[in-house]
Amino acid sequence: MRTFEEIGELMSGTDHAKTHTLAAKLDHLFQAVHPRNRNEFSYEEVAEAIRDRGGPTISATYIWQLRKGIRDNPTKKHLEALAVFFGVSPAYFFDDEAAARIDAQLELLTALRDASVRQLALRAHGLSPASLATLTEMIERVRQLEGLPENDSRDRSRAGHAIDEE
Amino acid sequence: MRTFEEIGELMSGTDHAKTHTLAAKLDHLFQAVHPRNRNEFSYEEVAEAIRDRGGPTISATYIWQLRKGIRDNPTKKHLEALAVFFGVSPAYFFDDEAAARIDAQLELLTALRDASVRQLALRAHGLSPASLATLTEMIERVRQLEGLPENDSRDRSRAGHAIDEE
DNA sequence: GTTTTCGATTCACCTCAGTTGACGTCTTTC
DNA sequence: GAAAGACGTCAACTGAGGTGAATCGAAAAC
Repeated sequence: MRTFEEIGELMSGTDHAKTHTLAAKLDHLFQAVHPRNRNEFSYEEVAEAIRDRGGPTISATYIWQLRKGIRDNPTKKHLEALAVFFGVSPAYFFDDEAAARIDAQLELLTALRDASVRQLALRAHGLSPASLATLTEMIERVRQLEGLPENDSRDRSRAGHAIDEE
Repeated sequence: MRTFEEIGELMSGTDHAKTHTLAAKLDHLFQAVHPRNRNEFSYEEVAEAIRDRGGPTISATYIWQLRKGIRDNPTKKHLEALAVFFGVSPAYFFDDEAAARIDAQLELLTALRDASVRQLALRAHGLSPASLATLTEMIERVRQLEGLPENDSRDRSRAGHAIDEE
């Protein structure tokens, strides 16, 4: 009964299996996409925002169920609405390759929410490639020291989504 | 109550409005995607093929309803299954930009189902750009004479879907 | 310490996505 | 030309998708 999803994964190259459930993806969006200085959106906020923008009605409870994996298999309209709200393509919920690409963008945006990281990025602009490489290397060492995960070298694409109101 | 779809269309650039319903897209897939020497797939065939490949159960009647526009708003699993069956990305049913791109590919594949067109394409290979341009121009004239629609210059991308069993 | 507020969770309920089965029509075959 | 088969269409029904109101918990406000 899983064969179809397997085909999808084969076609998109990746096959990390369990991480790519609807629930996991929605959860990721909640964590990655929210205004600066704020915690995640509440379910009620999301539901209300979708309704107010002229989207279909959707209950906070239902969004919670989707995130927890209690319900998977939402309808086209609800998928569309959630995708628009979080500023991603609906393909995010289907294609794992697209999801990975979009995740990379979201990661960058999340990082840039941190004021000091943003500052650092701005100051780094204009440095020679050699200097940048050295600095990157140094950062990697510090990350090791601080016990942070290693760079898994995802691709870096242009960001397309305004994450908040400055 | 249409605002959300409008947003989608704004984001994807196109706004041909009514042609881009789920029904229209499914209908287009039926017409564009089917084996050589054969008419369209029957609803029962599609339903059966999806079930046999390990997809979710889906009734022929329901596929018919979707195509006729009696039902829109199918669930994620059914959208996925239909997309896989017709060899397109699920994004086809959401994003109109993606739909247009995929349509161009399908158009090419449909054209190549015609044996003589395929023959013509093979013979054209290797000709100088100038000759090709002249020939294209000539074809365009003949199309006018035969009352066929003009070239609306869509983009031409790589084909990704095997349309039949040669 | 009590009250209030706000959000996550639970659960009973209802709507509509999706199925079933019957019917009409058009071929095909004997 | 009647019987059989294949397919599209239709309408009534079923159950999963989705909702609303009540409950629980934690943190803030009094």
